[in-house]
Amino acid sequence: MAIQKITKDEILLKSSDVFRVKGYHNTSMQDLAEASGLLKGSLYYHFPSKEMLMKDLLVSIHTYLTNKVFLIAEDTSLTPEERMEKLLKKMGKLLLEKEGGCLIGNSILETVGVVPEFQSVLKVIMDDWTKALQTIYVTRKSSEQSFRLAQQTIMEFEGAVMFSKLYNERQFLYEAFARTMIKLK
Amino acid sequence: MAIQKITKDEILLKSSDVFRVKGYHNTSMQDLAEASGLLKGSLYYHFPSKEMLMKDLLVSIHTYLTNKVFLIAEDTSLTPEERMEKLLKKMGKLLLEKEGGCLIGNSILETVGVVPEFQSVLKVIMDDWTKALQTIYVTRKSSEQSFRLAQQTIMEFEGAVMFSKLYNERQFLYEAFARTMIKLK
DNA sequence: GTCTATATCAAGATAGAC
DNA sequence: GTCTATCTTGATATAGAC
Repeated sequence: MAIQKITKDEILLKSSDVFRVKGYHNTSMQDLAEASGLLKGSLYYHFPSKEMLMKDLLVSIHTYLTNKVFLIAEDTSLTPEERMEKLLKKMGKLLLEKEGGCLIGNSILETVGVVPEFQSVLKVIMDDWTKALQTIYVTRKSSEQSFRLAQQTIMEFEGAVMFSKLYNERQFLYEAFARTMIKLK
Repeated sequence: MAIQKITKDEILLKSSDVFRVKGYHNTSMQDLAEASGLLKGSLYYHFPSKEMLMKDLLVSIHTYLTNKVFLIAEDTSLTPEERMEKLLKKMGKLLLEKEGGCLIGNSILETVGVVPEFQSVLKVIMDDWTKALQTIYVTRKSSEQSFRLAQQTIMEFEGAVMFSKLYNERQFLYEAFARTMIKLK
């Protein structure tokens, strides 16, 4: 029994950076192995295929967001503005402000309709993200309007991330954050 | 000299559908050849590489948008509302409402930072799209505000296309169109 | 659990016949 | 201009040693 060089979760963490920057189809098992400090063949001890590795990654992102980020929306010890700001900051650090943009947004455009395995996880992430924002907006607006606002907010974020990537200029995302705070008023 | 089975432009047209639905890296020359009714090797008579084929496609899209769509914004025989509506309808048909979403948006997320050849064309398309919308907004708002509004409008469109793709529901895009008409007021 | 080695296949691309 | 045939590479994935 050889020494445990790296855990499954660590491989997923390293892989997420590669997928985000290079894209799903353009990333090889070779790339992922290098990022993890393993050799190509060793990855197949942890994951049966590149597709399952990616799916595990998406599920683990969903789990993390659910347990560590989205529940900020329900923290009644904070004002709605404070909740919104705290949630946006975390989403920024975890997903939106990273090099290569948003792994979730990238994956939606690249894989929906092409790799059916991923679609349901991607949907659930977006559903729960929407619900979290709705929970904050609903302190000030109707349930229906909050739902729409939540969706529009995420759309703006993803569009802003696209612009940030194209023009290599993070300001687009920060301005979208600022507009979101205004929408809450 | 054999019969001309297909022209360069026809290959680009067929290829755009494949790239949009399957993505750039996930599309093979085989796929493009099939879509064009040719065999793989024959494509290399028309284009030196897959990368150059894609670049030609992006340039031809930019040329078409410049000559047939963006100049609607300057048609002073129409009211700003009429110009906006006409331009949005055309952009919808050409780019946004298609199966697989928006080829330009897809390509930005998939290739910027990975295939440097494409970035400048993608930028110019977004620049000119922004300018066109700005030209319409500026009839009602300041130059600076029109520029911001134009950028935000496109971000919203791209975000809406992402949602439309994920949830297989075009309504997201149509609602973004409606919000754009309201912004002009 | 990670390594080395390898099987298998599909990709991008080229050469030459027609 | 398109075809057939082929080269070369790099990809996913597996087998077995350590």
